[in-house]
Amino acid sequence: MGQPRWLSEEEAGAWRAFLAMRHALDRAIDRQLTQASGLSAADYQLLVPLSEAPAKELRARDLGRDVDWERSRLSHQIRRMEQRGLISRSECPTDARGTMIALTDAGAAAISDAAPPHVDWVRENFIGLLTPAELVTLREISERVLGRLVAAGCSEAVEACEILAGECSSTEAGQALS
Amino acid sequence: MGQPRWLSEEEAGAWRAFLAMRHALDRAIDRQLTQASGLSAADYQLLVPLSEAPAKELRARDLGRDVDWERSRLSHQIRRMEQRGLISRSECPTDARGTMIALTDAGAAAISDAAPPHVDWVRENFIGLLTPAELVTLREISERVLGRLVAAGCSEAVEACEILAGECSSTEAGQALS
DNA sequence: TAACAGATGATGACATGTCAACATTCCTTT
DNA sequence: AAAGGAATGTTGACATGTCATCATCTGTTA
Repeated sequence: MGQPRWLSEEEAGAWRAFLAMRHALDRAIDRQLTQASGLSAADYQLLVPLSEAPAKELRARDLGRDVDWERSRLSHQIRRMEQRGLISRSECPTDARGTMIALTDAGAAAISDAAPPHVDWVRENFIGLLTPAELVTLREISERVLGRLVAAGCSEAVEACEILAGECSSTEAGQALS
Repeated sequence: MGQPRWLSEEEAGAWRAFLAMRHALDRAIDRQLTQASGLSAADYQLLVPLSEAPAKELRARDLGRDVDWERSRLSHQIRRMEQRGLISRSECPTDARGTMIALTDAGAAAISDAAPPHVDWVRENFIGLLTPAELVTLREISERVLGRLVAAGCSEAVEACEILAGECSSTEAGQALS
């Protein structure tokens, strides 16, 4: 052990503050969404790429890549959202293994209603509190850590990196994926 | 609406990168803990303050304040950890409503084993990737956002702020609460 | 003291997330 | 064409987290 084993006071303080902020932010986002629109954060995350898709429809595989979720997690969430009428499932015409996930009218209405207040909330309680320089730093930190996790073998994060490298969404809902 | 409604490209990019990093980091931390020690992140979070407590024992109320958890979440987790022999419950001698949570020998051994590799992991995959200036910025950002969430009425975050204001833990496990 | 609000912890119902299977289908290689 | 491996989606078991509710107890107030 050539390097010091413990975290310095600055390191520990930053780590603790980050963890506490992350925890509080998660909960606050979920509450804002639920109370304002009846959608969970998980619902919102899936509805955004679906609402941006050409025919309001995506193959489950592609939807999963968009949001960087595991297959089983996606499958469970799809089943629950289908039961609530937000999305519908159909067979994939080009691959018998596939499943097409389509936004229902109710789902489209839900995401349209939910997105503006959510974006406003994110601006007011997070993005708007950071200076332009801090925004740059946050992005650099995030991408560096993400890159490290990929290098360390967390394969799921590969997709997230690819998504970050792509162009940003121009739709309202896509501006704050929660 | 005097201000622009949408997020700028810089804002959206930082927000997306942050969300993706948070997601990947959460999963990676949980896997590292589980694989290295058999403890979940939830287990670890509760075992740290217990291992630091004077008699390896805390009242459930105080434990909940330490980690900033809701009562029901804490109660469920305590029940699960008791079933696995990591902690034990007894009556509080000074308040008949209370429950004392004590670390068992198995629990003490588990946290002792889990903490060093966890701290190493956090240093290697997060803290160590940031410059001193970035660490300061991260802490400032986190505390500012946390303060905003408190002001907005997220009462749970009040405790987190008080914890951040207090002195940092000097124990090994406490250096990386996960 | 009696009443009552607040604090504390537990519980059941439910939503979410992970893991280990499994069945089906596709694709490459022989 | 046949075989074998990879991809895709689903499911069941289980762990985790939230909410509403309940029972009990404490402390305060009339």
